[in-house]
Amino acid sequence: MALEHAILVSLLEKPGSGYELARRFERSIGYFWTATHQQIYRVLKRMENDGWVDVRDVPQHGRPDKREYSVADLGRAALSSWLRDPIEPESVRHDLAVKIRGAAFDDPAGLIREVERHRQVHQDRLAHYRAGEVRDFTGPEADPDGPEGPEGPADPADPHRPEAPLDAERELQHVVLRGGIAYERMMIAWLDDVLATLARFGPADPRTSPSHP
Amino acid sequence: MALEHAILVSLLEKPGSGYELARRFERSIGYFWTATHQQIYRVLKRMENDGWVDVRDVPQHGRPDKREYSVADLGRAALSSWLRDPIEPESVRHDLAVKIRGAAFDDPAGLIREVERHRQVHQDRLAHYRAGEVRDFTGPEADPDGPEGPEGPADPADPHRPEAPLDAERELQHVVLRGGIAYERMMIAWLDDVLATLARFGPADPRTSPSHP
DNA sequence: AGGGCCATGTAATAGGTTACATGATTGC
DNA sequence: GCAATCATGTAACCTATTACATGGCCCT
Repeated sequence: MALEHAILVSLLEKPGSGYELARRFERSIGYFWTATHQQIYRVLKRMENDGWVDVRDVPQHGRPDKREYSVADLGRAALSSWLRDPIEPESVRHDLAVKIRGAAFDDPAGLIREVERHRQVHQDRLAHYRAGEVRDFTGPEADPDGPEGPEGPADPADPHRPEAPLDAERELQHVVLRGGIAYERMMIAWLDDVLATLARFGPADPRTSPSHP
Repeated sequence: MALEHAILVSLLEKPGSGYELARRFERSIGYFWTATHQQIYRVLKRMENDGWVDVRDVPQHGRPDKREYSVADLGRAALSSWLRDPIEPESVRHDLAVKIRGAAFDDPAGLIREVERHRQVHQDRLAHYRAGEVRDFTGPEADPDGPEGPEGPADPADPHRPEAPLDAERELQHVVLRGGIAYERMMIAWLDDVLATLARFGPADPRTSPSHP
């Protein structure tokens, strides 16, 4: 439903090819919206047919040509209209929670390894987010209109941009990133709670040491 | 992917009809896994064909008969096997985050209402979870907003009871519920952050004129 | 008389995943 | 020579959503 809108936002932040979009969906955007390259190419084609995006062939040396997409007026209008549409707060789908409740009927302690693995993934994501925050937003709390470093993530492609006292694009990217950080921290704390709970059942698994950084 | 497993867990917790399952997916299970009745009936039929569940016709007076499902041995084995399969920690799909980043190119302040609406939904869910916790899990866990640290809840059972029942089903339901509570608290705090950030931008973005088809 | 709940489904469509396919360049 | 990265796609399949459909009971 919203993949096309996620693509519009990404292309507004910076135009790019389907391949590049696919990469971004493994990085920044991908942390709150996933998509494979197959899906992206399919949707991009539809968006092109609908006049939401413009295409430009970019020849490259040593590499295949790429088709660089940018947002057209119709796409901007579509995004604008979607932003005005209220959406339902979605309930998350949480396989792991199903597993945890299911473990009551099988082997609770057998799930410890899996939960630890998940914990590690969230720990890694948190570290990655934090690194990105320090890199792009100069520390945990961004200081308003601080003189920026070499080059921020500001887009070079938006010609009609006034000198803004407050950079909305940057600030809003930051608040979304802070959401990711809060989410990962919550998950790590909760998974610790889960591990403590699981440890109270079944024959103790001698494999693991419960120490975590 | 895991709907059938969610159904198995729910049926193990208590046998029931497709309709009843659909209700549960609006309540307890539904908080971490959603499904409509259409989907449930379709999957139940497949599970019946595969011998994962047994069916029993239950005549009722004043109401239509219902087909009550319960988990068969094959279903139990399937669940057991799924529990042993590692799953990838899933990235959440977060429409609202897309909207927030998209708002930079339209009208940041125009999103405030929507974010407030979402905040209210999460507030309501939190209240609902907390009520359920107090009702079903004894312990009024005194500190609201307290850090949900690795030490977990004060064990309501006991320090000195040798034959403590340690009801896995109950404890694991509780830890999942605590996850829901932690999630909602995090969301509320983050949405406050989002609102504070959005409020720093004017009533309209000078780049776009929100006159619109 | 009408709305809401119980109870079960079918059909069409949209959205997403997996597997398959191609072909050039760079680096080991 | 082989693998990885860049770059774009097709086809088959599975999952999920939306709309449509039925019918009786209970309450106001």
